[in-house]
Amino acid sequence: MSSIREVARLAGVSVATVSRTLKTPDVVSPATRDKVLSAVEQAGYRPNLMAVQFRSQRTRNLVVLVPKIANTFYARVISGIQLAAQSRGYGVLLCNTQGDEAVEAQYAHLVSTRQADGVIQLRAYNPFRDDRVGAASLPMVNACEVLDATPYPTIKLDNRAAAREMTEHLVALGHRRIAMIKGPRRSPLTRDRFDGYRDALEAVGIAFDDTLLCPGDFTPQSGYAGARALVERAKPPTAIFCESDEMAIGALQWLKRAGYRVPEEISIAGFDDIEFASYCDPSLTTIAQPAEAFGEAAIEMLVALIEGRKLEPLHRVLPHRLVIRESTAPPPISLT
Amino acid sequence: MSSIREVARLAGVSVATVSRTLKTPDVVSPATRDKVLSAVEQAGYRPNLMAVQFRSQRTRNLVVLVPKIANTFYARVISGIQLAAQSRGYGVLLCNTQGDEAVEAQYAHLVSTRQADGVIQLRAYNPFRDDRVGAASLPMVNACEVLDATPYPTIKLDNRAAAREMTEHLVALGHRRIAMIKGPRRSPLTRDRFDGYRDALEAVGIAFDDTLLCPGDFTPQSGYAGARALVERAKPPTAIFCESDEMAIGALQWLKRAGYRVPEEISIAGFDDIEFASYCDPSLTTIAQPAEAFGEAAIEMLVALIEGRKLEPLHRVLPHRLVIRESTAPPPISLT
DNA sequence: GTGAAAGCGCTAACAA
DNA sequence: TTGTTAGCGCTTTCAC
Repeated sequence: MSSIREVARLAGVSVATVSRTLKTPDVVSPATRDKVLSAVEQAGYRPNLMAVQFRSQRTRNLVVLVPKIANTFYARVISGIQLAAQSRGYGVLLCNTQGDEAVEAQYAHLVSTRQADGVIQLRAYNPFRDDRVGAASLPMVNACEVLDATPYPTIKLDNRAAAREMTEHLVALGHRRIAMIKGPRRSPLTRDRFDGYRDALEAVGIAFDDTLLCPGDFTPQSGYAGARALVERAKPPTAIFCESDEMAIGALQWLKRAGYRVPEEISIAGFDDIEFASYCDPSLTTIAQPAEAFGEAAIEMLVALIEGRKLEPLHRVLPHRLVIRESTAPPPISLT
Repeated sequence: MSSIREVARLAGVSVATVSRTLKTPDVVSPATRDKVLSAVEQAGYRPNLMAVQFRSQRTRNLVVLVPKIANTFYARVISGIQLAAQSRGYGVLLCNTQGDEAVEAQYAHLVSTRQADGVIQLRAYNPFRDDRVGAASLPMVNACEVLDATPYPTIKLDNRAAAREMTEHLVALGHRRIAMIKGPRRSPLTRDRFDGYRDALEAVGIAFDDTLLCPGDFTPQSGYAGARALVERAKPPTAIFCESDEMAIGALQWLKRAGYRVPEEISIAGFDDIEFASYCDPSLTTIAQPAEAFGEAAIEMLVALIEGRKLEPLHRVLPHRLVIRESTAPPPISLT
């Protein structure tokens, strides 16, 4: 591992000239440039970026805090992030946090310890909460699931409007007993989607029935258990709106195991439009989110923050789209 | 962002004492230690790890090259990696490469530029191939999909034996026309699994029929297209063995769309045992791999390499397990 | 256009 | 036990 000094010796120039040749080639004479470049080649020189970053106090690395890296929705967001970061000359450090706040704080420290220039947080939690440095003094952007009141820039979906649309779709099909399998209690996503569901019911005068509510945690397992619980109610639903596709797929699985026909006997709706949503049977009616655009927007805003440019607007809302597939249909005639 | 100097000033000691208090607290007097620690607290001091790493020439960061982060199999490997790395005091930098060799080389450079201490490569490719530094001089471990002849340590499954077992399972059910949807042509995984499939057929004297072979790329889309192509053959198969669960799920989807009953009319088998394998309908017969153990073993070997300990053995093989679920059954009687 | 030299924040050898 | 000091590899003035 040869150093810049070795290259300088080989080329018969000073280390400053080597550095200049590499950083600002147009400022050295062509003859020197050639000498230096062939010395670089000969020595197999690779600059020690630890030293470069240390010296320039910039790493050009960005940290991304991902709750669940295996989730195909997040995978698409990440893909958007990587593309956008790369085109701006930044590297991406992916951190799989499983929503563990200690892990998030630890990785966020990559920024406070200057191993990275900024953070993209995909969950509604401030990983710098216990840090001594003042809020919002460290470059961070909060996307997808965002904090309610935060000094950090945010990018989100209008979850309330999206859930309202999905519920309206079910109502339009003729459903009156529409259940909801919710996400984690503390998630703003859950609250907003639930609010949208209620909005839609209220708008058409369907009385809210809390026996049609079921807790979940966005996993297929919780959808599986939730479907069973809902169907065993005294007055079971004719449609189940799950706050995530993974839960919807779990619910679908239980219903089919239990001998129910979907959507003839009961409709299922999801949220996210993950890849398997179109590969399950029946394919899933869901809400599509512009996942890659989340990533692109997050990077754009974070880089602006890091490079000291003004951010306008500070909070962005991205568009959603209702995707109607096979899992939703009118309720059985006997039940309308 | 206060520096060690600021803390030293506040505590009325030298910077060396501050450094000692933080690194080797037992070597400073309790009184000084208290003074320093409260100064650290007061200043909100966080050591500049860029400087620490630069100075000590060690980052305690490890790079993991992941072909597809959204794949739940890799997600489990990563989970094993993270746990094992954390317990040894190393951080993990996840890199989603999509199998792009340029991207892999770029991230591998985090090591040759000393931003990380070692690499775990989950694909059969040497990201240092074009590097000037000699092969195997940089700490790297190759796991899951491994290079054939390589100076780097490897950890893999006995893919050939696993595929043979799966094929034997299908043969035992009575199948004679067993198709295979293969993975990417260049992957050693594909070659080994195909060899195992042939081994099993040969062992029971079933003539090999290359019209029962179909190319794929591990995605659901290629499984979907592959199932259609195979069923439209002059002599269609009674069972399809897919080299990945994602392809099996795609195949399942096409068959159901086309009105085939699985497994009554045609059996489907996968490979990997991803999460959705037990959530699709019918649930998928597949080969389970000890994903977390791959991660654990990779870290153990990489850390040994970095810390200059001897590695024994250099190449490890982890155990697989045939998981029989609902998607495989005897062929229709008319066809036996 | 090029070189000499300072210094980024920290650790570790050596001295006191 | 603590302080002084050199120096990790590089970039960037400031002279020349």
